[in-house]
Amino acid sequence: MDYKEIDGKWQKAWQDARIFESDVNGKESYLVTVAFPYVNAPLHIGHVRTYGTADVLARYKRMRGFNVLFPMAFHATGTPILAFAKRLRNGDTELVSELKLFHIADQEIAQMTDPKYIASYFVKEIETGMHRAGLSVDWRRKFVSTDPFFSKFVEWQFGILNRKGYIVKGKHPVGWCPNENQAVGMHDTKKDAEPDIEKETTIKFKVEGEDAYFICTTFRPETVFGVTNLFVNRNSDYIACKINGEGTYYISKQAAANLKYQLNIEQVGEELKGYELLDKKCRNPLTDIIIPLLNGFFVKEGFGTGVVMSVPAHAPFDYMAVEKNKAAGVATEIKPIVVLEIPEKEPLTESKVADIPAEKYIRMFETEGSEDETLEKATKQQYKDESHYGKMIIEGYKGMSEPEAREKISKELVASKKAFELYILANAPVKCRCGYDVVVKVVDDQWFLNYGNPEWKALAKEAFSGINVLPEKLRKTFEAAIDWIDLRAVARAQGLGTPFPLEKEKIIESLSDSTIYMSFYTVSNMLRDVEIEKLKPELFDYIFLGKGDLGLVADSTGIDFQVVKRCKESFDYWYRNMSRHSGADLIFNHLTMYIFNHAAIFGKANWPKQIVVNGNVLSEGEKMSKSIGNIVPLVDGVEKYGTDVIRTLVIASADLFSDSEFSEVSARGVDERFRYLYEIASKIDAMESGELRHMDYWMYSKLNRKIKTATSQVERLELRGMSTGVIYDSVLELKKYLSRGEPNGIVVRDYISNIVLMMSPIAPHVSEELWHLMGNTTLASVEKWPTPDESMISDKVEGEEELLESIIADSKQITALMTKSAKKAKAIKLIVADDWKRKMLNELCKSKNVGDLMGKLNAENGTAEFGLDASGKEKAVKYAQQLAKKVNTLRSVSSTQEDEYRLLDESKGYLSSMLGCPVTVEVESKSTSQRSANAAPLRPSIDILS
RNA sequence: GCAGGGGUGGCAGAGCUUGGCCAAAUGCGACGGGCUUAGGACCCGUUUCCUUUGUGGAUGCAAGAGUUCAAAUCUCUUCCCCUGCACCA
Repeated sequence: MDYKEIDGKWQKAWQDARIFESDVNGKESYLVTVAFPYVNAPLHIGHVRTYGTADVLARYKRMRGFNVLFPMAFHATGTPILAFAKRLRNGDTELVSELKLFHIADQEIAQMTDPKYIASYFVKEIETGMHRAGLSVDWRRKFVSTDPFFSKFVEWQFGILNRKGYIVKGKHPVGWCPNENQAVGMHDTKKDAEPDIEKETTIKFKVEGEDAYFICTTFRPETVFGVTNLFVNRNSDYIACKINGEGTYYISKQAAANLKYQLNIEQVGEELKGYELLDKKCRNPLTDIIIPLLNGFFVKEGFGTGVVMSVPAHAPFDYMAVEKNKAAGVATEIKPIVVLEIPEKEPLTESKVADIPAEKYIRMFETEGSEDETLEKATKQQYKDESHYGKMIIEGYKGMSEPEAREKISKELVASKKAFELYILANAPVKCRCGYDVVVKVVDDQWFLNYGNPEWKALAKEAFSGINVLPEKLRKTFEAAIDWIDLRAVARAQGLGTPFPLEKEKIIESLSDSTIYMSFYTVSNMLRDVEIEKLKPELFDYIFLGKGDLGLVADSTGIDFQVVKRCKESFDYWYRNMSRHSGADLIFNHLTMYIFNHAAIFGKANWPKQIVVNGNVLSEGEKMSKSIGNIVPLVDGVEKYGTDVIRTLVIASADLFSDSEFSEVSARGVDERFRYLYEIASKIDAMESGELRHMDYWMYSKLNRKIKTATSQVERLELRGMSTGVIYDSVLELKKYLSRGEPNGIVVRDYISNIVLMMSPIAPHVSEELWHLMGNTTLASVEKWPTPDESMISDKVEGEEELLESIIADSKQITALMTKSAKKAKAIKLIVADDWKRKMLNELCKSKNVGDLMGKLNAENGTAEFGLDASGKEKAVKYAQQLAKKVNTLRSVSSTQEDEYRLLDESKGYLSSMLGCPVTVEVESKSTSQRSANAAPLRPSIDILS
């Protein structure tokens, strides 16, 4: 079996037969869509997870008789391919080596300085990859999100959103590169660091004897009560400035440069060195205490305002800096002021300096490297503990938790104009790819989609209530996402895409332009050739919303009447029974926006029905990443291992939402099982067929049970469980069956045929090959999914097999014990329990009443009921006592002594061969063995003769 | 911090919704045996501890407590891990 050959063979067969090209017909429709790929890289095996999972559902539904449409398009809007082209223009070697990993030729790379070329190259590349992955896509409908005819559709969508009042304008902070003068997101920074923008309180400290203030940005405004001094960096440059035209404030020069993107800053007077500020005194705005300025060795001029309020009791850096000043004889009178305590810890007293919380934390981490590292760790731990357990001890806030106090004090300070709010880059410094430090800019003319609009939110919730989520446990996550999503910036200054209708110089942000594109698949093949200017809003109103009149719309747009009619029919037909697929990373953005936008635009009949979210793929136990270099390009994977081996591992080796794992070893495991099935399938013709015997019934029982469970599993896309049953367990069952004597050809054929059909959605190429190997001429991909024959599912037959297994296991344990004492088993006698035991067991199992039973047995002739004469009383009581011990766990038995005897007698040969010595069977009442009394129903006594 | 998801045997990973056939599927690894010139592949067996006629017992599913005749499974508490927190695809 050569994977490469069969992959190509069947992919061509499917294509020639056009079985994946779907149009409106009389059958029930089913539409499967996946988050379309972004065209800046070729596919790797990780992509097979999402696309393959969707493909499995598409293939399964097809086999269930649905008219299935699985379309695909490409995403090219936004900034990444622009950035890509730019990086290549700048000769970025890192990017070039990534591309080489995917075997992209040098002359191709050379042309990729043009964004258009990048898009067209990867569109082709990805489509080829998807073919090779065996995806059952209708390629006639493909489009690219930058196609003009798709832009028309997006414009129409935004017209509706605007009319509904869901688009608003406002202020917004963004990461900003002062050098390139543009917003920077994660993809624009070195090390892909997301600029972490936080809104923090900035507190004003009035300077004594001057009409001026120092301002300090702090994460912990509640500690303002513990401020003993301020810090500046004695070597940094400072300026006095007006902010937004008012007051006089001292901040560092660097801070002024950073903050000018969110405040209007105007320098007044000369520059000052930090040390020139050290003789100034300030007033704590809440306690009115006069505090000095000190040099802070750790103060970074570019962070916040370049001035830091010092809380030595609660900040290790502050504590250390105060100590250093004291050691130099400066401000020796400063005493840390504790503002919050962690209960259950020893109360702090002024006399014991070691009890200053910050000092304690420093001691805790003293041995961990450099001073900075110690302080870093101590700070982190102290903030964490105090925020978690800390209770305020300051009058007016006593007993409040830290977060509560922080919130309250910040609000009060801001309300009384003793502080204002400022955005800061919490994870500074973040470097733009150009090398400059990123700053926060507040843009005041930003357009937003207002997902916080209560009316829209309510609509989205209503839509969500009708959506089936797989896996079910993600429901709560979606509910949280719908509640959480608020304003979302929707227009960008640059990038590819559709111009924003309310401000044409801007571009619609690229996640916002692809929230309802799945509906476009229903008409994309018919609208592609229509002239762009004919694609007017009324056309889309008619097709997607049923507004207007067919004839009028055809007239006003100039589009052929039949085309408009077919578009509307197509949308109505396809856009009702559908499943949407993506990876987990899209829950909080794309999928949530998908719900909102459908709720806003479409009628209820066309709202989403199902959302499926899958996990990622690990390669050899690790996340695939460029830096580890463990990315397996899709083409390499299918060449080396075969498409279906990759598919099976990536799609079906883990639960839907867990990460699946690709590795050499597991690839071998799948390969072996495929080959085993192939081997057996190829021998079927040589097998004789005959009447059904015990093992044949067992096989049918297993098979039909498997069909039943696999069907319900694939409905919920529990593909791991499904593939374990269909691919792994079936091999074990076949081996067991074949080891038990001559196989029955008809049984093996039935068994494998059904297995092959059930494997088909996951491993379509191998299934197709096996299907034809067994003499079929149809395509397995469009065969009917098996239905279980309930009458063939037999607990009795399977139970009998389990009985044999347990006899073998028990006997082995016993013979093993005997071996220790140098005894050897010569023969094994199995003694089958009498029917009176079954009767007693079943009765007790039902009544659970030991007392009753004992009473009965002790009565005159009480044993007669169980078919025993008076002499049997003793053993009856003994057995009843045994049962009594575990009366609550008893299970009734349905087989009779005769059934059990027959089974064991028929299986003597098998048991003998498994146990390595002759096995005989007898019934309890006729047995002379001392152990005969131990016999219990479904638990024959095992007498090993040595 | 907030929100969501988790913690199972050497490892990976089922089981948990609906408590009892659960010392816990399956795979990998390890060990023993077979096959082989040898290795690989393949086949058989073992893989918590105790138990020398025995089909049993003990411990056990993050930790602790509870409910129950019965808990990996239900409840509570604690600890730990992962993911997301946006304007970015």
